Amino acid sequence: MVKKNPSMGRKKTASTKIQTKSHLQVTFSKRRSGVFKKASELCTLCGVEIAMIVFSPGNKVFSFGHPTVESILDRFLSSGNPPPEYSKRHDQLVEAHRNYNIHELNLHLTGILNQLEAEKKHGDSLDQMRRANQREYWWEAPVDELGLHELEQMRVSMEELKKSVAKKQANKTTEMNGGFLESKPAEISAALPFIIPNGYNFGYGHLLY
Amino acid sequence: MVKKNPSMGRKKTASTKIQTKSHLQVTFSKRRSGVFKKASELCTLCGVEIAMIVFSPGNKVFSFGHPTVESILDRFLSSGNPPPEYSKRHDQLVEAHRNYNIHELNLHLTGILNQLEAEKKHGDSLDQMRRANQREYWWEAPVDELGLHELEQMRVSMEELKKSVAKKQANKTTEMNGGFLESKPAEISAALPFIIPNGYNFGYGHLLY
DNA sequence: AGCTATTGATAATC
DNA sequence: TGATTATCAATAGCT
Repeated sequence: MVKKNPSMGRKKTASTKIQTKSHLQVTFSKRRSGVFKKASELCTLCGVEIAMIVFSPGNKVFSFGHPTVESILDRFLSSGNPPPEYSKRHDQLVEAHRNYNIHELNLHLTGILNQLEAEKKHGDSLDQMRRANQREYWWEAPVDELGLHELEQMRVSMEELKKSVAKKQANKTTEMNGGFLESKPAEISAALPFIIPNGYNFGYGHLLY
Repeated sequence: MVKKNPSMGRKKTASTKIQTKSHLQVTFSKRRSGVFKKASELCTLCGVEIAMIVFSPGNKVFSFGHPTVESILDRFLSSGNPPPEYSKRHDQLVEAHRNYNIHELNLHLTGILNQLEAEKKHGDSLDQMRRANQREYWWEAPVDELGLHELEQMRVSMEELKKSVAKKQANKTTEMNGGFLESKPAEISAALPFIIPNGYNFGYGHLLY
């Protein structure tokens, strides 16, 4: 750039109020737009919300707000509140105190959500077992996983089962032969009513709510 | 000024939001103080009143005001500059906004408590059934209520069961006699491992936080 | 308003 | 977080 006039250019910033009125108007106009530009840059660059209100020397109002002056003021007035000039620490303390209730609520909520998770897992596990029970009949369960007591009861139950089948057979006076283990399914079906075994197929889904 | 490092210094200003979080923090801090400084200069240089409110990326609030943020806001809100309805209903809006978060939190909490109740009931029902299932073994189920298909499967399973037990017995080469139905529980227990059925004893409490 | 010399602000770096 | 510095940006004083 060619030097055209050595007297041109910026001079050191004055630290006191400009007295010349016209000069003041010009400076205010320039600097005001400069500050607004800076604020705008800060908004877009950092993605923050800013509100700015300026009363001109002629008592006119200039405002800048992103996204909106009103939204910022609402947020400002409702969340922590007028942090005036004095102590920002004090204001932060006040803000923290104000938000304490919400914090406690959130803690409560977190705890309850944990409980909910636990209950859901509990329910899911039980559901899974229910499904497993529905899928395989009990007699398909691996024998290896039965304990002593279970096996003993199984033995007793089988004998009772045999008796029960024999009794049914006698009552119906069918052509079925005596031994259950040797009988044919079709013949058994004639003697025993077809009832889906309960104890594993509970309808419980509708018990809730 | 002595040139120490040509790589240092300012680069052209980006026009988009800074993505690097730490970088953003630094930039925000610097530029915020810069804007505040500009505003302050405008105040002293032109003798005007300015209020500025900034919400940081971390949602902290920074404010600047001369003579005071509150005075500027009062002046702004009461001078009819903002939408008239706004200043009239401002207090209500602020109050509503202040309570909105808590209200939503409470709604959320209520919903979650309902879910929790439901899950608890669900779990309780399943627990009850589990207890019922544990109390009575499947072989205590009434034979009369078994259907054809179930009975056929039962027959097959029993034969397999018999084989299984016999195999165990042979492997162990114990003194047990051959027939399962005639064997003693104590002898069976020697042949079959006692495995506590899992599926009910989950530890889920500590998985959550 | 436009221009330009200057000062001021600040991005990158340590 | 604070200091340093090379650059870039804002702007005072003119026109």
